[in-house]
Amino acid sequence: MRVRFAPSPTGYLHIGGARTALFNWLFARQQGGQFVLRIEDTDTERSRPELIDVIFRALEWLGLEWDGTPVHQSQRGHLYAGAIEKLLADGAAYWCDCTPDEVKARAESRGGRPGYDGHCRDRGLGPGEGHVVRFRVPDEGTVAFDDVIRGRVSFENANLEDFVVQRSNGSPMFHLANAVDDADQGITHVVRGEDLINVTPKVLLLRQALGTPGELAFAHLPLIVNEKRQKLSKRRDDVSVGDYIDRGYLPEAMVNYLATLGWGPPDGIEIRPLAEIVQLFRLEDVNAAGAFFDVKKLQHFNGEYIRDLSIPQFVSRSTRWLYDEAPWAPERFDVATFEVLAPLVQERVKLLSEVPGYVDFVFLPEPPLDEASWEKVMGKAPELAASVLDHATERFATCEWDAPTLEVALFSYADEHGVAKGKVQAPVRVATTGRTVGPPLFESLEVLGRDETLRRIASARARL
RNA sequence: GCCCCCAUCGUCCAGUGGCCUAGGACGCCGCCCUUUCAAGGCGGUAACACGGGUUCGAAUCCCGUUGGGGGUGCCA
Repeated sequence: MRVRFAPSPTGYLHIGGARTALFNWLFARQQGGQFVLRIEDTDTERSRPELIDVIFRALEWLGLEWDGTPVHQSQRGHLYAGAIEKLLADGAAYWCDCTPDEVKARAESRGGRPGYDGHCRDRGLGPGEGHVVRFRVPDEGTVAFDDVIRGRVSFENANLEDFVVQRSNGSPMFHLANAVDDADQGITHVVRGEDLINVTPKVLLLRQALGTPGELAFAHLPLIVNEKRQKLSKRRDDVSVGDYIDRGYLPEAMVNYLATLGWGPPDGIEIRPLAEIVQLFRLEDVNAAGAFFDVKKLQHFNGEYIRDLSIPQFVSRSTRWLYDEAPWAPERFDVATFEVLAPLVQERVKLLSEVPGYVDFVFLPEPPLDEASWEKVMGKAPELAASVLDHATERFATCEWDAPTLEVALFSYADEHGVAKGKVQAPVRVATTGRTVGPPLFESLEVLGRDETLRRIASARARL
């Protein structure tokens, strides 16, 4: 059994494509079959060759290894030309010189029914400037197929127009290339988005006319939709896989989440290793209804996967945000220091891109200035803040410099003055880290060091 | 307009004629834990679109209605 993922390099890999690739991959691995790639770049106008590699890298990031060498349709023109020649010779296709405008105008005068009217069917035209080749769709009969997910689906030939199989510039249309390649590559199952379900009868008709032996099974996956329940669009929706990589999503979280869109494991355990999903996955159990791409849930998955990392893994996965995209000067960063805080940061972030925000106060010469935090704590209760900072200054000056000791030292204030610990830690937190939220305070101070901590407290005290 | 597909909590998934006073997860709300924020624990909120059948019995089968989506290109 062999499946294929056939992206068109007209854009980066998006969430929908990633899901299609994943389900093909899962099905292939589950069945012990092959998962091959095919680049559908027959439209020379729109294809952007440089995007092919972007798509490959995204697939690699997701961990969806493919079998064999990817096939590029742009390099197989002779195969399609041969197929078109055969169709023409058999009378299954014919030349047409109607311009799109003429087709449209006639459709309108007929009463709004769009589509080609068969104008050139029997005109006996040959090749020529501006001539396309159209497939002659039988006037009667039906094309039907059994969809693994949807059951029997059928179309009346009468509702199909004579579609173009070869453009006027000589390049083949994707239906044609599809029919030829699926046969040539020995594809047994076509697993793709539901948005392509209506091209299936055309491909089937083509296979029939071409005399392609064997059966092709189809499975049309439910579309992934946005909050308005519309098909995800590159224009209006946030769907670039690359963007998710940049935001600090883990590929295992992305792949795991994607697997739950349109499918669910029988035991209900959603977050689990890909290897288990491969075992449990059943194409026939995939839902037929569209699924909403819920970033909140994706984030939850991501958080789970991040917390599941070992510290070395967490550190290495965060590399990019610790060096290249860090808000601090590279020379101020110190991995050993980061590693101390890492476990505390790890259980607080949902995205790796959030990591710098939890430790920047250590590597920046001054605590980041967050006005809202300052106002909330220092602005609202300046007397308490001053009193707490003075207390901290005094106790921190001489005590042992470790988290437990620092905690006792600072919270003695809480006992002495009958103030809640939360109120006591706040001014010190804002003074030293700049924000009201962050990793546990005393571990943070331990890393910051006595001198810097006292300096920052003094600086904040002076600002009150 | 025409063609095709779809229809269980706000969302994702389970449920394949009786185990359903419909289960899990995300989200949301509350409580606990707690130096902030998280994480974790406990609890709660919330759905079978509607109408007909079939059947002793329907979320599950059939038909219709409504609603939603996709397609309708010399894009894929």
